[in-house]
Amino acid sequence: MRLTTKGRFAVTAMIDVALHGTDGPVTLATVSERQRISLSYLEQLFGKLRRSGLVESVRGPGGGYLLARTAAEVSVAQIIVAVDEPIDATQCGGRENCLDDRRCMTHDLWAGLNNHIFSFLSGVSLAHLVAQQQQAAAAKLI
Amino acid sequence: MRLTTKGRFAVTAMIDVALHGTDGPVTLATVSERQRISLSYLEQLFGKLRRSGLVESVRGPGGGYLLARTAAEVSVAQIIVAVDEPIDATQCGGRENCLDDRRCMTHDLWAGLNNHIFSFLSGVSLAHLVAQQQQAAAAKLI
DNA sequence: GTTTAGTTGACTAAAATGTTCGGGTATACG
DNA sequence: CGTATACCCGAACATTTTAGTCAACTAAAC
Repeated sequence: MRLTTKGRFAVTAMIDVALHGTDGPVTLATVSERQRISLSYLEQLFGKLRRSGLVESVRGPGGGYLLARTAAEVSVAQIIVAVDEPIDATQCGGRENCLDDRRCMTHDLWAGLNNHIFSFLSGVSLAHLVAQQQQAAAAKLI
Repeated sequence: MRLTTKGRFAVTAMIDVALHGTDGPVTLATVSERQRISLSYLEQLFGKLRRSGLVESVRGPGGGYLLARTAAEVSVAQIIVAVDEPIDATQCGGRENCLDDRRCMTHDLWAGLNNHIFSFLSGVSLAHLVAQQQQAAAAKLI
């Protein structure tokens, strides 16, 4: 579970699709324009999102991307995992080649914190963020 | 609030200091050996941790680093913020040069999610991780 | 005054980030 | 049909970040 701009771009783009995909597929070109993310970068990200089963693609004119599930069923954690390949911060990479008798404090440690963060972000759905965004927009009008 | 190996190294090192700093300062050389992190990298990280007031340094023989506060008073969020300089995933950087009438959905969005993650990691203290680590170590002995 | 250990800055190799380019392939529509 | 649309794919690229190295310096203990 890494948390970088890459994952943020992916989440931002997914929210854009959630917001604008209510009546037909959303093209990456429009997402690119609205969110100021380069088209090719979006293509890379959505390739991963599609292979992870988070979005579905429609080819040809009028095509684009759609959420494969409802916004309530897509979590931030799923999006981030889909685009940010995992790294291990544990020198030993699961194997037990750490010296001394203390083997891989790091490993257990991050497994724990990872679980915390992961389950937290699993509880935050796209629908939640969309609602939050709409509330913020509404608040601005007052 | 970024979450990379850099921050993890910092947290790992801080836990090492918390565990071994009970009777006097801990040298970076020993942390480097135990955690397999290069000494110079640790020097860079602890420079930031010190300037952020999370650790105190003792120079000269017998010197090293000590927690500036108790382990219960140091949160994971503080450590990560100290070493991982913040980035903004918002093209506009707070200014309002986003075109169209929708200004910076990204900004509001990430401010919200950032707050969530930040307050979550603020609630996880070094002491908490140390306890978790010791529990895991104890479980292995059974 | 020598050793220990923090402090600092410059420099570097490797990886990740984000973009550009250049081509494909499926499909709607006239 | 043919053409435009838009997904699909991979390679090349500049830039930034990561992680580590090196060298010189300062404070303190003995």
